[in-house]
Amino acid sequence: MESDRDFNVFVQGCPSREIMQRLGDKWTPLVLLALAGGPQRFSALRQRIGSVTPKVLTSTLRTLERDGLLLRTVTAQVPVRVDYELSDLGRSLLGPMETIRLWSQEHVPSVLRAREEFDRTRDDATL
Amino acid sequence: MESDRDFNVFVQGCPSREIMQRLGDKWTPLVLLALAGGPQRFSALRQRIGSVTPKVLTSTLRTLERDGLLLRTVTAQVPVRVDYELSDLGRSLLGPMETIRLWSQEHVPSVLRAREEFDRTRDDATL
DNA sequence: GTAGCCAGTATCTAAAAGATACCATTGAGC
DNA sequence: GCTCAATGGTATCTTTTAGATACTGGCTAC
Repeated sequence: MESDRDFNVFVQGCPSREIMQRLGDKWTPLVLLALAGGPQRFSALRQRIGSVTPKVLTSTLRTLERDGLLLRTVTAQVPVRVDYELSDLGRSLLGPMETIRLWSQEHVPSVLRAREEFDRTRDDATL
Repeated sequence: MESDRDFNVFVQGCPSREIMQRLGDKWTPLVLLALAGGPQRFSALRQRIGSVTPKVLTSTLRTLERDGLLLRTVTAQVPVRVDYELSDLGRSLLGPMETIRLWSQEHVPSVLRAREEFDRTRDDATL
């Protein structure tokens, strides 16, 4: 049990803090979820995720690869083929990520309602 | 059940996508977790989270308030007292956030090992 | 030949985060 | 009565990150 006792996201400089902030990166959840169904090639990922630029997708993938969450396999063919797939470590995040995804999809109406309310009362306050 | 069928984080322009990306904001998980134990004042939050600048903390809190995840209460006293606390909606995220937090704390060694391995094989490739 | 696919990289600009200083109010200490 | 600190921030400036866009080279299908 090397866990709560050793690492704490509220301790500055603790690696777990940086790791959590990376999981909460703008594109990380989408990339992990996009790979849930199995290996994907770069351009397929790009298309599936949509609106992500190649530069940012590349750097997101590199970071996740470096952290051991996914594997990059290059097949020498014409043209070269590169596949990305989740590692065991990456797969262990699928559950939590799916939960976050479902929460986001289920609570859209609540959030939108809250925003309208907030903006409405703020407009009133513009006196 | 207004959920999977209506909203999808992989659809561009879908509000759920933006909401998920916001949950995966750099400071959002820490703020929500810091409020798990009950209301906190601005400066207490700032101290608990650490290394967050007041500007960024303010904007994070404002966004979460606007989205209905937390409540901001101003008490007119000297000096003015401002309390932040989770709303019901915000509390419904505590479970998932705690899961992500535990994952981050538990997998520090695996991630660090993966990084060393990656950097080592990359140094070798610098030929 | 030329148009396009593949997996990116290079360059430039815009947006976000971070560092730092500062504000008004007040009460406490000297 | 004057300095000091605490409150919850805002203003300004710099650095970092993300985004838009164009381009590469090797090939194949037209």
